[in-house]
Amino acid sequence: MNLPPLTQQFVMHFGEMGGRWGVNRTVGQIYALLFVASKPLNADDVGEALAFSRSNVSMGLKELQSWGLVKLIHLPNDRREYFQAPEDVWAIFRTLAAERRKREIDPTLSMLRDALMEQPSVAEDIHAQARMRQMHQFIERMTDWLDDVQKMDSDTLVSLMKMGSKVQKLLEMKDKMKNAFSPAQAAPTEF
Amino acid sequence: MNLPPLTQQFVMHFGEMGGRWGVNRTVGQIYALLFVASKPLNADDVGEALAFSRSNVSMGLKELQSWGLVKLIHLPNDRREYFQAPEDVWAIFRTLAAERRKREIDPTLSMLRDALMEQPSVAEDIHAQARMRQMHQFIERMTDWLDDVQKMDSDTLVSLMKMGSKVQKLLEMKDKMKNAFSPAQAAPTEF
DNA sequence: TCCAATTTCCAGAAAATACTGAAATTACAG
DNA sequence: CTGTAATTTCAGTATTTTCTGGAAATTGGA
Repeated sequence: MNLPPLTQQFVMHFGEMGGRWGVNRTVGQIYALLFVASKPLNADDVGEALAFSRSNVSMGLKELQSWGLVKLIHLPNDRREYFQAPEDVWAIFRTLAAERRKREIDPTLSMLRDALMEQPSVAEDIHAQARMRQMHQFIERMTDWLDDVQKMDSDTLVSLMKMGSKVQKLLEMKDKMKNAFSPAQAAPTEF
Repeated sequence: MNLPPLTQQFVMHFGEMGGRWGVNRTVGQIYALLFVASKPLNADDVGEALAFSRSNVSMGLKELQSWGLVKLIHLPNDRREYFQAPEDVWAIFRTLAAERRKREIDPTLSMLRDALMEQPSVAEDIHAQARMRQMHQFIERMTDWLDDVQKMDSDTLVSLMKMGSKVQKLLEMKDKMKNAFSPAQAAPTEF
């Protein structure tokens, strides 16, 4: 491997972190390389740059494609496949969030749904099912909200994030206005 | 292992998912068991329920403690340590979010900061550093926002989540009001 | 259709991770 | 203190995962 220093640092770090992010070292490094590359790379480029076997690169790229984290590109007069990481970090984040949800949350949600359909037969299971209901409710609320957020465009999200906890103020303001029009029902915040 | 059916289902699922969540099967199962248990369990209870060696249970519980996912409890007239998963699913989520951030994001943020301090020496590295700057900016904005959100209480968050994408409407409303008072500067949403 | 370039699959080697039992350490009651 | 119960550590073993090289399959062009 013979990469310029900053790139090398970055690639190595992603390799080490890969494990914590649910991919192996190879996949982490390949993604890092593509992310900082100024032009699309083919599998041989990647293999040479990182000193991985050709097949390992192939597997890694396939995995990255399954995550939707790399674009496949064809250059004119070149049969080989070139790969590129999407540029927009917001878009990357959305992809990542969606994919992690699919892999880490959805199966659990489905298992919980099944478990909640059943009739507990032992005292212990009655309590267990109640706990599962709590978890299910929470996750469902969370994912519904994520669905909503996914629909917003990046600018709106940036605004929201810039506001940070000031959202709270905005909520209070909204409540006041609502009450100004119908002061009778001083209800909690809810649409 | 001899658990009632629903509990068993739940425990097994968490074991399988453990890998995807950055813990091993043992840890996933132990947590699941504690989560649905109606009373605190000691290490022997856990080991017996899941058919793990005593030392394996010890390691698993230690790991769960390092995640802040279990409480250590002492019962009167019993020297043994009992463990319990906190009940409030919101609190659990916060703990999880904070811990994952510490493990998955913070190290990268720190690496990026270092890389941005350096002077790129090759053309390739100039581009690479620019990409790292994009990533750094994004992550920093994200984590700052998370800091803010962590400060909010669960009720406020629930309100926000119930609103979902209607927040967008609220933002637009705020803009209108702002412009009503100072129509000259029809600025983008920003505090 | 055939050829050559390219990619994917697969079996086994290498590496990393998880798990166990025994020994060591700690905590505590008497 | 002493003895015992409880917990943790650790070295070795088992299991799982990753990685490689070669073989097979696929693809695009002649």
